[in-house]
Amino acid sequence: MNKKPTLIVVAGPTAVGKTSMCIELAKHFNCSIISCDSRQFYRELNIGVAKPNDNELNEVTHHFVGQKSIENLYSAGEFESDVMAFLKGYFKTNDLIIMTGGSGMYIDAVCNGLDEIPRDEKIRKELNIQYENQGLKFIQEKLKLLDPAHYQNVDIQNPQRIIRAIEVCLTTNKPYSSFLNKSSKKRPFRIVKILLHLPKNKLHSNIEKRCEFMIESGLMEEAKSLISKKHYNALNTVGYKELFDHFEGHMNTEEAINKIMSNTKKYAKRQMTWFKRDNDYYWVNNEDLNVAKSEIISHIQSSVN
RNA sequence: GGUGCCUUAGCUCAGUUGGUAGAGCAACGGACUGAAAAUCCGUGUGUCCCUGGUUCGAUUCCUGGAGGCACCA
Repeated sequence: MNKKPTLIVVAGPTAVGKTSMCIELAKHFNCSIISCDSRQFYRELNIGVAKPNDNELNEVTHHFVGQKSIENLYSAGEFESDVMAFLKGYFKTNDLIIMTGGSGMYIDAVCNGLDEIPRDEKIRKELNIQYENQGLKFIQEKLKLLDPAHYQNVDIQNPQRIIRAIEVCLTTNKPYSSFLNKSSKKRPFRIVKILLHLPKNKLHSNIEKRCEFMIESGLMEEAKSLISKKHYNALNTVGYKELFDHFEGHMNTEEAINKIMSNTKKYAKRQMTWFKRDNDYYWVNNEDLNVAKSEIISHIQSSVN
């Protein structure tokens, strides 16, 4: 155990084959897996978030899967500190671990760190109500007063960004922009980043097949059992929100399933947009699992030595 | 067989009192500092069904045809 500890990041869009690839890799390196998936954290969500099944969970130890409830708001910042605390212990006895998932912001939170900026759910809730009642213009003006510098830079049409910034200004009495310093935190371990990818038509056909499989596996029932909790943010999720609309009579079953497929494709697109701009990723085509696996293993070995 | 209506973007449809056209959805591209499977931004890709006529000019008006829908036989 005298090698420099290493975090292997295996990123990629939904349905690219991360779960089975990482189980192969974890067995090869005899290590465990951290899930970096903003929806697999929740114990109530299973089928619709393609959580690893019981067999897979038994084969390799997974961390950060199903450890939270949808009733509690979780965040990238909390994930960062949870993972850092976990790794501190883990690297005492191991020198390698795999982190996999499709949530780009959460991956970056672990790899680069976020600036320390507080959060206040209560104020955020109030701001959301103000936005509902008084509109975008109102919160834009509010931000302009509280943090003119950020007002210039922020995506001014995006209510979530505006509300978050105002939330910070009000809780700290300091402009949101004063917390941002843009520099990455130094991590006490090496990071090797791999991006699994597939040609678009292959990825899309995987997505379609997986949606069908989810329905066959009982996604309808799972969603039905959660409908009373649909207001929780964790259920503003592809695969659930469309079924809630369906249960409320806004579309038939077939329309809902088609909607899930097309929203999943859009999601995959957004994920790729995130990953593409990070030049640290080593791209691996996952059309053949064994070929991709040996390519990844040799890349890891050459990076670690 | 008769009458009426329709045919415009991948789909559903606007529109042009005659100067080659635009919405929604889809598609494509992008942003992203504690909601991130979220949220937001940008881009129109077109034999305006075909044919002939009128006109400087027709997707628009007129003739003839094709296809669709409705009603009457």
